[in-house]
Amino acid sequence: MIEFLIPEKDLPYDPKDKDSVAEYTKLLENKTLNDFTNNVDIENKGGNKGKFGQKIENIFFLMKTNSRSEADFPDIPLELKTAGLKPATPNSRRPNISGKWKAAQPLPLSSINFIEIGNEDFFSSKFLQKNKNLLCVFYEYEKDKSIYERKIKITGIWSFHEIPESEKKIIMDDWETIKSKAANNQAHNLTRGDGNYLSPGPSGESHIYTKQLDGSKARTRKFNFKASYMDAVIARLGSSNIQTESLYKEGDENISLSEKIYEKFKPYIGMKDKDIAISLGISEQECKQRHSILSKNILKAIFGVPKNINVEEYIDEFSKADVTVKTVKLNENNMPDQNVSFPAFKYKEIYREQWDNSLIKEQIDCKFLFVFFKEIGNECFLDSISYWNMPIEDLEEVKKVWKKTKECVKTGKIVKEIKKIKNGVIRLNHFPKKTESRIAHIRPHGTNKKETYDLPVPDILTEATSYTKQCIWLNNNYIRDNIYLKKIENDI
DNA sequence: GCATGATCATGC
DNA sequence: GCATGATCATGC
Repeated sequence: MIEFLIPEKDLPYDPKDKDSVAEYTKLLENKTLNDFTNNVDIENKGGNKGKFGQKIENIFFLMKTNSRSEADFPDIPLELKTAGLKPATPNSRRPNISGKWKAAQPLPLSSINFIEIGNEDFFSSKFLQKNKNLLCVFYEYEKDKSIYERKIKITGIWSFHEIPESEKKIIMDDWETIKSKAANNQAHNLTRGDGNYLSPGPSGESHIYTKQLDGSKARTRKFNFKASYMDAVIARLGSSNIQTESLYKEGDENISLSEKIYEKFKPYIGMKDKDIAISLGISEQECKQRHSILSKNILKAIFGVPKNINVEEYIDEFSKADVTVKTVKLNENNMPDQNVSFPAFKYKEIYREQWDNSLIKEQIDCKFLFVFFKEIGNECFLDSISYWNMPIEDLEEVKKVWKKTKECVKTGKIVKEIKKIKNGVIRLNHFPKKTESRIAHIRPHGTNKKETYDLPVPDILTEATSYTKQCIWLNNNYIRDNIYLKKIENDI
């Protein structure tokens, strides 16, 4: 039972009626809690993270606080969720072309019980019971604002039963992936990348562990909606013009996302790069990234995507699942010609970030669509594709690379040696080398060495306050052994 | 041949 | 101008 601060019949909304609650919640938009109360208690900064939601229940919904485990509005049932928004900026990693706002964080849902989930069925699962209807209150995230000053921007209800069939299917498949790992005593191997929209996010401090089926321990995790999925929810509830198109057509919702992607590429597999260009009606290019341009054009051809739009954002499922498309050219021995690069990191940011919120983790711990071309003699074919995410033990290895990089930046140990060569000098650095990790390394990434980012600590050797832009690179041999060849094994 | 630093072309 | 997705060039 919910207890209210005033008699239930006097409430300004009906707590048993979904539409009434949704309509009443709209009154929060463009307001702060200060607009509803004069009685501001002093906020315990960094304290109870759920406090904002609690205050909305008290002040706005006139509910008493209690610690019941049932839904906030048990008769509907409806669960109140508050979450921060950041402005969508065109150059960010997730620009959210469909809306003005994007999610500041993934949305934490209920905890994952590694022992019980194995016996559950999705439709009667605790996950669905708890999260089938979410009352979303999204506010503008500003670091130093108290909870009473948070500007609420978008509200609305997300209901599992009201989302498109293909979206339900993808969430159900994600839940099944998590269930299957837990049921096979693999809960310790769960990562964010295991989910497309629904992912098993870490919960609590990094040293908090929970028992799994065989008694061994695994990092405590919660179901999360990925921030990329939340971007789409935010756009939808904020009534933005949705500028995306789905890979799915009505009636084919029973196909998994990875199968759907394969289906789209299948007609091109085995074709010569030149013939793909002809069949897509695009002129052949000679630049370095010509095969990447081909991959993106294959995706664009599926929909007739507008020319200047990023396909990773325009394809609905790619944008919600945060898919990165990487095109790799293999030689006859299945070895990628090159290592795989990512956008450069900023020294001032790596200096202050933690692993869990780092750019490098965000770049690596996501879903990848690898498009493999293979060069045999003078000809280059579209060999295969792989929808892939990095396993946890490899992520731990990438974490070491990140940590060492951060250490270099923090201590100002950047330049190792300025070495004379034939036509001038090269500057050797202390960043993690390819020889130090089987997975990834740090190397320059810019138009030229003059393109730099500022250093938070001047370089000890040269006293320079900026340095050539760098990024993380996935080693080509790692790609061959762990992505390309493993995919072949799975096909057999 | 490979690791590492440097750079190129595209497109917004 | 610069971010991005790549390849090139040099020296060991």
